[in-house]
Amino acid sequence: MEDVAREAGVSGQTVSRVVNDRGYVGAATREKVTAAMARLGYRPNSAARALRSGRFRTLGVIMFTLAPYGNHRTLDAIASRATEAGYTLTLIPVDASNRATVNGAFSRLEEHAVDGIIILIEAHELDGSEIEIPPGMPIVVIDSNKRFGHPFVDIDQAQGARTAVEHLLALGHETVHHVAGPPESYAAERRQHAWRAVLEEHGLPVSEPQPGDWSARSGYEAGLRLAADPSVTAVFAANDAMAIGVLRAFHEQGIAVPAQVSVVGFDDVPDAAYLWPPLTTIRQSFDEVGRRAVDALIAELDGDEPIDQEFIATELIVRESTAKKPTR
Amino acid sequence: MEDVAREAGVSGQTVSRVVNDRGYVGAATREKVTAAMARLGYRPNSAARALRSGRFRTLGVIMFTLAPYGNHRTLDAIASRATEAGYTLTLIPVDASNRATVNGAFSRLEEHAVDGIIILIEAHELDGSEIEIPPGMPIVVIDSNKRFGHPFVDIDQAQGARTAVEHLLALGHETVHHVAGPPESYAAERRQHAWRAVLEEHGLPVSEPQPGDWSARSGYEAGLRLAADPSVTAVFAANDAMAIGVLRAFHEQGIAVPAQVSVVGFDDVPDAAYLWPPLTTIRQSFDEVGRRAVDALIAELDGDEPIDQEFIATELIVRESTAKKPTR
DNA sequence: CGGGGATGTGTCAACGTCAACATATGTCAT
DNA sequence: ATGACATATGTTGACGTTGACACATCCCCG
Repeated sequence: MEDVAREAGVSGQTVSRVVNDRGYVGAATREKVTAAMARLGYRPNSAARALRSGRFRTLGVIMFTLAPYGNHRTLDAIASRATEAGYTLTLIPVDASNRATVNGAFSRLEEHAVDGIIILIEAHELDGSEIEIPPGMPIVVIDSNKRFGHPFVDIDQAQGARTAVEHLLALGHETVHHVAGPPESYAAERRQHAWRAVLEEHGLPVSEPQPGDWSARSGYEAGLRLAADPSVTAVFAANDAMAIGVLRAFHEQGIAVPAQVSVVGFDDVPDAAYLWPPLTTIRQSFDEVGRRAVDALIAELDGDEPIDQEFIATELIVRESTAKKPTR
Repeated sequence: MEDVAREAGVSGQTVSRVVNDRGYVGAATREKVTAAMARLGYRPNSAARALRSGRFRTLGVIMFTLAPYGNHRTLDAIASRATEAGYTLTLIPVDASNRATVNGAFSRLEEHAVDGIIILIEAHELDGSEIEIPPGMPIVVIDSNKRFGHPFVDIDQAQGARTAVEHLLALGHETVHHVAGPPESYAAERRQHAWRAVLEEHGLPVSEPQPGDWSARSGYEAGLRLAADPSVTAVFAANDAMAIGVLRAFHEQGIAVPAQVSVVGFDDVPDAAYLWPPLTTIRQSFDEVGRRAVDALIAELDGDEPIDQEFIATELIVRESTAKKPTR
């Protein structure tokens, strides 16, 4: 900066003013400084800036893994929005297998330069643990609930699951079987809860949900069990990967979808429309989730009225894996 | 730090020595300082550190989107490895539609605090553009070729594609049709090139490759065209998503896989094993790619002998979408 | 035509850390 | 006993930036 100042024949402070577009600077002076900056290839040093200002213009994201469709889609959206808002993103992966690591992640985040944190973790994982959140560190959680004590943004899981089940019911099915997500996920819990609630409201029998873990493998295994029960005509899987597994199990057992059994997923992964049969599913707006999470966090940073919680609506996408209840 | 020093009755420098485990510190003193740090909840300020040392212990990743399977898997691996090595990751998404943005991304990266950059972009996109890479900034590219002038790490695309095609040939197919990836991808280019080379080596007819763009939709459209040609008995799709589309097209047209046509993909996405039929594909070790890229970059940072290029081997996973050539 | 405000620019100090240097004590081989 | 060297701790200054403050002009209004 000093070099630029010398080159332009002004003081360092004036250079700073030009760079930050703050305060009064004469047009001619601004010109000179801009030219000098270009000539010297000057770039402000962010470390010094952060040191001086105490703000990093950086958001941290804590996550276990990018593998689930929702996670990387959400991260993508967070990244876009953060960039748009002039923030950089710092990624801190934590090892899901070890609870203690979560603390490590927070510590490191604090050590590193972030102004706020977005937590992209099945929040159950956090509940019990004695996480040391840096005091005063703004936080927004994705996939959480009130208990965690931080603002959160999430898909409206209940509404999505409800829509899926009601769609099947409207097709005349006498009940809907469920392939559930893992118990440590609030999303899974909420979807299961809504599924049960809809059936109960209609006075319909509620079968034991099939346990799953989001993976196609677990869906396949659940599908094999469901295939063995001839009374099954409608299945709501808590995500698309498990629905894919269910589809395979039915194919393998010679059960036609949707002729004999209807299947609904949740996510609307890009391939869902190109499965055989194309999968009816619940589309989630991960873009919206990511965007809102960033906005909420930045609002908190700026001292604006913080949001408390926010639910993003879902949309039923009807494809060819669902049909009127057949006589099986 | 001053507070800690006072609390422990030592100088700031001694605190620094304890924190960094550098130089001589008496056991008793170390004890006192550690205790004081814990009591006061002291964390070193990374901005000041970076300002002082000129290093940020941060790696930047430039990418367009996380959507393709390989990208988020690789990013996941990069993140793990970087964390392991004590580096933080900074994410800079760029808008693929606008070439100019790429420059913006680099600028911002330079402004921000990174010691080196991993480029996770279809490198063709970069080739022509007048990208201003900060002079002296260490770079590692994933998915590139020599032309780009930087070290790179990549899947051994040629070997993978070759294996896929040879597998089909070994099953007795008289030629193999190809659904190609988009022209701006080196990966796609190399897979196509290897496919062609194998056929030519065997003196077999080479059909026009079907254009695709990695999406299941493009695979579906290509599949529809292939389905119309009764001479087609073997298809090599340049990725799994397109293979999924091909599978759907064949199902829809009443062509049995693998009874009438064999299909091979590339990626081994998690769901590939649970498609119907389970997909024969080429497994890529994204973990390895991410790991090597980080290692290469850190080596460069440390002034070690830089790598030039590195290819990661792939593995053929035979499932049920391929079978001996039938009489169709 | 005097003074108050808007405009334009410079000086200085401080953010938290650590390398370099200075100092001090103790140990050991000669 | 003497110096050479290892061990242990403190002092100082600089990294690059910007907020606070000071000091000029200049213009407009009463």
